[in-house]
Amino acid sequence: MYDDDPDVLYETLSDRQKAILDFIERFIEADGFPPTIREIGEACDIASTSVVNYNLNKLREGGWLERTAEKSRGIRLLRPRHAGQPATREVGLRLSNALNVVRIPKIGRIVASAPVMLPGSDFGEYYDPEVDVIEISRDMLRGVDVNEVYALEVQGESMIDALIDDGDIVILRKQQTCRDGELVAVWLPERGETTLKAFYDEGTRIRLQPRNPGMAPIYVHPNNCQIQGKVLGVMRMV
Amino acid sequence: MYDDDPDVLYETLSDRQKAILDFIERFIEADGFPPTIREIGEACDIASTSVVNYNLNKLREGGWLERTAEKSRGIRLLRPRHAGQPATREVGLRLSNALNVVRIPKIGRIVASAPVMLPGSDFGEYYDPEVDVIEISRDMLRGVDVNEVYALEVQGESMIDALIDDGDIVILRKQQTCRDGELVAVWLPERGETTLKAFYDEGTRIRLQPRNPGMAPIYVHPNNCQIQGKVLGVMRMV
DNA sequence: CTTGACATCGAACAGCAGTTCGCATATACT
DNA sequence: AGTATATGCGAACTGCTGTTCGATGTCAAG
Repeated sequence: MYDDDPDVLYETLSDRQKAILDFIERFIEADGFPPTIREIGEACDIASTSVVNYNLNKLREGGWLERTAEKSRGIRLLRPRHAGQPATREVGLRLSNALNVVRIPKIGRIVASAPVMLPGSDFGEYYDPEVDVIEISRDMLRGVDVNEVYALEVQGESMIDALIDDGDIVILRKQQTCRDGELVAVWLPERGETTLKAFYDEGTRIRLQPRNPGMAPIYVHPNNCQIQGKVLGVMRMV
Repeated sequence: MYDDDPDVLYETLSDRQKAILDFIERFIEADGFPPTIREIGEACDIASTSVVNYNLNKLREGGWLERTAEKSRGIRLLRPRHAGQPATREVGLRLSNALNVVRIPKIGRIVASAPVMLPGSDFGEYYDPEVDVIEISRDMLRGVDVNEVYALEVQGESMIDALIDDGDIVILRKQQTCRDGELVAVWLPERGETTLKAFYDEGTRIRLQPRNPGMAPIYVHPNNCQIQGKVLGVMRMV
């Protein structure tokens, strides 16, 4: 009776229901909270809120989502729409593969002073013109949580031997620890700057090693060295 | 100089603000969407919605969360309350415009045993399922026609001084000519292979220069050297 | 004591949001 | 044709939600 292949199940939905499901997923990923009935209606060209409500209940009956009655934005997505994904019902994992492309914020330049403090972004669908956003394929992250990823533009040639040049975009994952030799962005409170270096814990001090034979390492006290993220990748357009 | 330790920063918050932050996190985890101002107030024993609003704005100024103005449940948490995290403010991921993403085929490995065959003039709508597809932002191409772009995975370290390592993905534009010194993929009929080198026209011969001091250039007759594409960029995930 | 910054409270307002209901349309089946 | 089912529309209702404003209390600095 029931085919358990998510792809097949997904195809049994009406175009409208697919559009609703897709929109909800994109909306949650973009805004961090679920849309209202009317927001869904506008996005999917549905004139009446009752029709959105009707289709949401259909999707609920089909197990695609949950609703909290009489609460605004009370929608939770329950399972992926395409095959090859875990049919988990856990909260928090439901955003994967909304699109195969993720946007990560480029929050400043490294080795330039502190990363730029960004103004509040209450603009809804509009991008803050001062903030670069770079798009990469989700596959490139190889499972790393998108929300932990950000990007920096490299300034200087201190990591030239690690094949990271001035102007390159480095993609980082937020983390507070690392192993010796890994490339990390570190915040140095004493200097008021963030820098990209190879990290070595020498017990009483931290050695931050440039990957450039002409440059000397920086030594800092562990209390004055806060790891901000580890380098996941590099991008360069010549 | 201010202390940037988030644990310390967290301790500077008032008890009320800590309670609010904790409640929001628990609420989102439990219900899948953020709470309203009044829900926060009830949970944290705050009599007036304006007080909740006031403290939420304080938390926003401190970089703990983001708010979408005039939208119900428009709260996004930005960073955990404990353990060292970068004190940088994130940008919320915005509604994705899939049209800004282009798919380019990764058609093989360069400097590999098997010769690389380029697809026809248009890669078309279909992609061979065995061919990897790389998705990048259209912006990265800076105006170059998408249909002329493809990608190759680099094998070998012959371009190490050009900051291109084994395993990197190079993005190329199809073209048959180039200027001296540019990095190009060239098809060498005599050798039956495609290689990535710096191109120099020396009149009677073509010099294909590795960017690796330990490797000698390749000299070929102009008739046995067919330029396939010019390097536009490099991507690497470590 | 006065001042000002900070935090809180209560109340009100305008618009938002989920729900419900009557009615219309389309399709499949009898 | 007639009926049942599924889907869609518009309107209205009621409660919810973010915002704003004036007033009050606290406390440290001048």
